[in-house]
Amino acid sequence: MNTKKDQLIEAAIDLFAHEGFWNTPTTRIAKHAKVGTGTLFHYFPTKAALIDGVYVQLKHEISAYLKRGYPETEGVKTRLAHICQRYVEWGVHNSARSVLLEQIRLSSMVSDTAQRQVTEENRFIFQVMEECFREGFFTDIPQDYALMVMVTQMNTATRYAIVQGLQGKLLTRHVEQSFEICWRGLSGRGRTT
Amino acid sequence: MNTKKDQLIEAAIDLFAHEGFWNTPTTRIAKHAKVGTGTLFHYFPTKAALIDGVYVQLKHEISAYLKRGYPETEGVKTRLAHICQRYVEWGVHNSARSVLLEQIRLSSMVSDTAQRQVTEENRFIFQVMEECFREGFFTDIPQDYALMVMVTQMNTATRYAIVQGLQGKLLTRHVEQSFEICWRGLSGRGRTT
DNA sequence: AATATACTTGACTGATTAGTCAGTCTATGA
DNA sequence: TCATAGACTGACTAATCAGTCAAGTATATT
Repeated sequence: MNTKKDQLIEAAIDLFAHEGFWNTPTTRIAKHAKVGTGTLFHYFPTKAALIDGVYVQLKHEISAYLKRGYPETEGVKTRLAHICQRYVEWGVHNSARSVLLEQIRLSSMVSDTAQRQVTEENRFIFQVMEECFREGFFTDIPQDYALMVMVTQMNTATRYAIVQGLQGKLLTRHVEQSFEICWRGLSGRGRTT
Repeated sequence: MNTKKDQLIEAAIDLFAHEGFWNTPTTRIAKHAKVGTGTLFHYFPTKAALIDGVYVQLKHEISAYLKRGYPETEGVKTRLAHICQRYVEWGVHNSARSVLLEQIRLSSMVSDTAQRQVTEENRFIFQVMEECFREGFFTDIPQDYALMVMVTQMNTATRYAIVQGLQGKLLTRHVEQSFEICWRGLSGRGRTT
């Protein structure tokens, strides 16, 4: 039904990821999507709206990837570790997309509605985080900050894994270690000096 | 002597920080610097070169800020904590600049020579990190990765502080806590389960 | 004073771009 | 069969932009 729209988003991701979105003209996107230029503006009134659409799509892809094989019944730490493991894996297997996502996020091009939509979709992550606090694993730190710390740490883990070309068992081990660093940092209370 | 060049970089930072560098035409930069368009291209052969210059300048400013009051004679942890404290402080007091810096870094517009120049200037940070390993504080983790973790964590601390409007004692406390999270994560060896 | 060198200027250009528009095609349904 | 809606098209346009250039000015050198 909305194939044309999907084609456009897919084409935009493809080109944006390799050229950056300011260097990719709308005409080339339309051509790459095998669609008229007018069609692009039929679905997305401005180029900014298209970028917004791309952002939502990428976030959606990640979200779906995180949820596959999610161990509902396990303890918080196992569930959080699963999320991190899948998050980094996605980034490594879709490195161009994950870089693009970061660029869009930093560009302040994302509309409030898109942001809200994305936040909604990832509510389950907030909930896991909440549990960590309820069960007393994390304390002495604002909850939203703990989440930020976790996310950026996993982004860093992703970048490093990509640069080093980690995969398979080595990648799994790397993420485990990164997760431990984060968990230990957030949960530990004693001085280490 | 190079006042015109400096004016141009300063104007570029000003405009880039508020509009993003893809939305800021060279003519406006020149005008804002009170200089002819030709002068811009006399000092920077392309717009990309100007962005490069901005990047180096910003990194230079941070570097200088980090070095002021640097406690040479103290232990590694104190010195590393000082660097983090100053780093976040700079970001909070120059939020537009620090966002811009992050955008440039992610845009892959930075030339190799500029990157090398910047790395050189920050060698002392690498050295502190090295000491942390030599003295056995950090282990079981690649040294370059430890540095990445530290830097991104401090970026996160900065973003959070800006959003929350932290300053003075509260800001200091926030950075101390963020540093502890990082240090504990990187240095601890025991399981916390 | 004459010459050379480096700096400075802004009008100009060729290329490019986001977005428009006048109209075609396709599907539904009465 | 005809009518209406709206998906779809791509040539076109008005505007913008990076970068050039010919000419001018300031400074240094002989």
